[in-house]
Amino acid sequence: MNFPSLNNIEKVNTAQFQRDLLNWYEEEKRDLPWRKDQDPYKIWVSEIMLQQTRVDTVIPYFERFIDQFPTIETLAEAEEEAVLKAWEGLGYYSRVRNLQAAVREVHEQYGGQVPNTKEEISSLKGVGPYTSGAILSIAYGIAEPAVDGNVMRVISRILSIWEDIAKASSRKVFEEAIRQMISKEDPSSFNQALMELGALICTPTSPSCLLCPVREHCGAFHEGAVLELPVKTKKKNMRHVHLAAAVLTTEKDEVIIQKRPESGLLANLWEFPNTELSGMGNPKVELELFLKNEYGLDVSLEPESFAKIQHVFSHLTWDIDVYKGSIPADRPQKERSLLVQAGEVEEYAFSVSHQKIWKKARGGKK
DNA sequence: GATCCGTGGCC
DNA sequence: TGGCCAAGGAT
Repeated sequence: MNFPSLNNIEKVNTAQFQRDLLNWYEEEKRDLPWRKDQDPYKIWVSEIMLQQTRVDTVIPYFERFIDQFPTIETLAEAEEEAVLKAWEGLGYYSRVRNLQAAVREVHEQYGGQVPNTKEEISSLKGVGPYTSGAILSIAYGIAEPAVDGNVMRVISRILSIWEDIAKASSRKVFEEAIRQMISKEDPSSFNQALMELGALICTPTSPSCLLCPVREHCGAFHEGAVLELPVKTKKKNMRHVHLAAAVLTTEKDEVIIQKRPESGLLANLWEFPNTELSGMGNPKVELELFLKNEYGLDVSLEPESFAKIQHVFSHLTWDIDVYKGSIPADRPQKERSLLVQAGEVEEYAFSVSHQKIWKKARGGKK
């Protein structure tokens, strides 16, 4: 393949670029928990957690997750409920369900050893082109590109590449650049150094070019185009959904919770009974109708909602009116729902929006 | 290729 | 305060 956008790559002194980058990394790299050893499993877990998620957010989750599931075998044999609870609040929950499915495959098909070929590792659920390259290079020292958002930003500036990094097709341009630039002696440090540089120096809006160890190699710096790069088109048609939710309590202080469908948004997480509103009727009436139809409950909800919660996702917004109601203790069972003691609600994995609901329900009641 | 899939921090 | 952003992958 020919890559016209890489016309500047021959201007870079690759050996010197590698030295400048790796020397800086050796000096400045952060002391992160997944850098304590090269255990492929831990590298893998960290890479999944770090997808679209900040390092500072990931650190405590990683520590707890590895404490609880220290090996392939422990995660393979864990209950999904426990795994989701460990991931609660991190978002993109399909990541951890795919991770556990993939770990189980490694446990059963690979004797518990994370595979070290591109083909095998890429076949695992949740392992795409970035993550496969990251594990191969960081855990196994194999010279494969690991092109994430940081790398595209850094390399677009170094090589003055004006491809739109929002397009999936652009990634291969940067992978080819990395194949030509990567250190064959230390691909692990090389890939991590590019990401570290992107996180600490070559940041999106206010890069610290005067502190940059590879400034002299940077096309955008010499052209005064640092703030123009990378090119990244943005699109975001935010959808709004109006919901009504019910916190239903028995005289024994039990509460109804239900488990979300096994695919789609917040799959398999727990939540309070709720329904999407038409936008035309009365929320309370629509919610009572839902509870009658789905739970067989004749609930008289409190007349006014006790909380209105807005929750913003990456691609949609929930506006939730939350009502309280009392129910008899002997209500009939419904599929994927439970009646649990109020004191045990927090043992279940909830999305943040429904954690907000619970917090408000208890805060205002006690 | 476009859309879906979470969350919290930042300015 | 609200839009933008962060170590992507699946469909």
